[in-house]
Amino acid sequence: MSQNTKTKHHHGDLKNALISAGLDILEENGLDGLSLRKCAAKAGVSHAAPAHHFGNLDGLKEAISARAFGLFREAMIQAAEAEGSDDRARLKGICRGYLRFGLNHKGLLDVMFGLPASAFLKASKVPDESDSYAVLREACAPFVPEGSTPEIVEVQVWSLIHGFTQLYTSGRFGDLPEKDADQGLFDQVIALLDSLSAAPS
Amino acid sequence: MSQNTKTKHHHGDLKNALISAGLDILEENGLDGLSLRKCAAKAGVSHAAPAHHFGNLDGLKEAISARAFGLFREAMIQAAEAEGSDDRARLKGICRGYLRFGLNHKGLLDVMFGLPASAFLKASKVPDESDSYAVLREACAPFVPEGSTPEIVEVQVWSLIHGFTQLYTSGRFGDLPEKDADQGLFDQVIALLDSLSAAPS
DNA sequence: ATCTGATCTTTACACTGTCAAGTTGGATCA
DNA sequence: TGATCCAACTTGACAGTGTAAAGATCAGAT
Repeated sequence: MSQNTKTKHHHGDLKNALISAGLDILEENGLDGLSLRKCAAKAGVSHAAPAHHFGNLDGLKEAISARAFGLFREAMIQAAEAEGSDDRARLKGICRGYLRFGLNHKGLLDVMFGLPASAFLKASKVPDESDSYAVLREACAPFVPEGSTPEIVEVQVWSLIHGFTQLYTSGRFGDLPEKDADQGLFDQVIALLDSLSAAPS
Repeated sequence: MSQNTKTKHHHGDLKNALISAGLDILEENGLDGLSLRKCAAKAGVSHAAPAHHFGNLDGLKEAISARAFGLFREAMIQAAEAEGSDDRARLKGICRGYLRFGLNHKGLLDVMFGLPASAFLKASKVPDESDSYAVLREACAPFVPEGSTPEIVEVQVWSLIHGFTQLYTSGRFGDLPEKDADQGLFDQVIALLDSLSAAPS
């Protein structure tokens, strides 16, 4: 029994185990299903164990979100690369990845965008790991008008795709007529970005 | 004592009193501060009284939201009318009212857009009272391309302003440089709607 | 071999939503 | 008028939650 499966203390990697448990719960039961005690139970520790690593529930959510932002970032990059090398197609690919992540991982998106501002910034900007905003910034770069700050285009694109994703994944568009469904509606809505003018390279 | 202030039963208009209490709590302490028991206490009744009128917490949230959607609708209409009669200015006015409502009443917006899909539809579509979507639809009507369904433009506009409002009111844009602040950033972002082409009247 | 401190458990408490059963009092009906 | 009914509300209870305090355990350093 060099490695008893039920040693009472010193789990070994409880911090990551709790984060993984939280991700599982979010995927299965959404944000409402997440609790410190359920994460602890899933990881096989006492209900108060998470507090030692994360302080409180907000701390756990921030840690979970840091991992989730990594997945989010990868989903956007992957969707963009599937679009080839055209700048506009790439930007739309980012948006498609954004929406797809929301559809497939609504619980994760909810916890990420439910964070307080400071926790959001920390969780979303782990360099070379979870920095999701950098993905957006790079995709928007070819569309920054001369003499303008890049933030404007970035906020335009972010607002459009974030709003669409939130509304769509929450069922706010009701039961759409089939002709508009899914990719169709997305393509038609995201076409608003066709008005962005490509900056001179 | 024709009207004792502390009659034990038969409050009179408890339903509306609880909704008002809920609105107050949301304005003061946000969505996290809202609870059945606090609403009951604020209305001066026992903790289980709200269940009789609303069934459960979701029911109370739906009822609160129905009232909030009325305020939301009025805020958008008022902001639009301040813009005069130009179609595009009116549409942007709607959006400005949307944002302003989010800034001034974040708790309300949170409870409204936190509702499950079916409750959202019921709360947001009380005819001649809380039908907020009708306001958007009418403002978008002049920009529906010939041969297209109105839903596309509506979803474009809704997504853009909803995303911007959510991100802005949650502090997702960080501490913005002053030059982009407030109305400035809003105007620059909403300028994306300048690409919508006015339909032939 | 002892000490120390990080890790985890146990216990406790306030707060939450929700259910079940009891109480009240206005309205209806004989 | 007096009995009855029932909606409105209270009381009590229970499970679940976050979180704080204090105790137990174990790995590693001294």
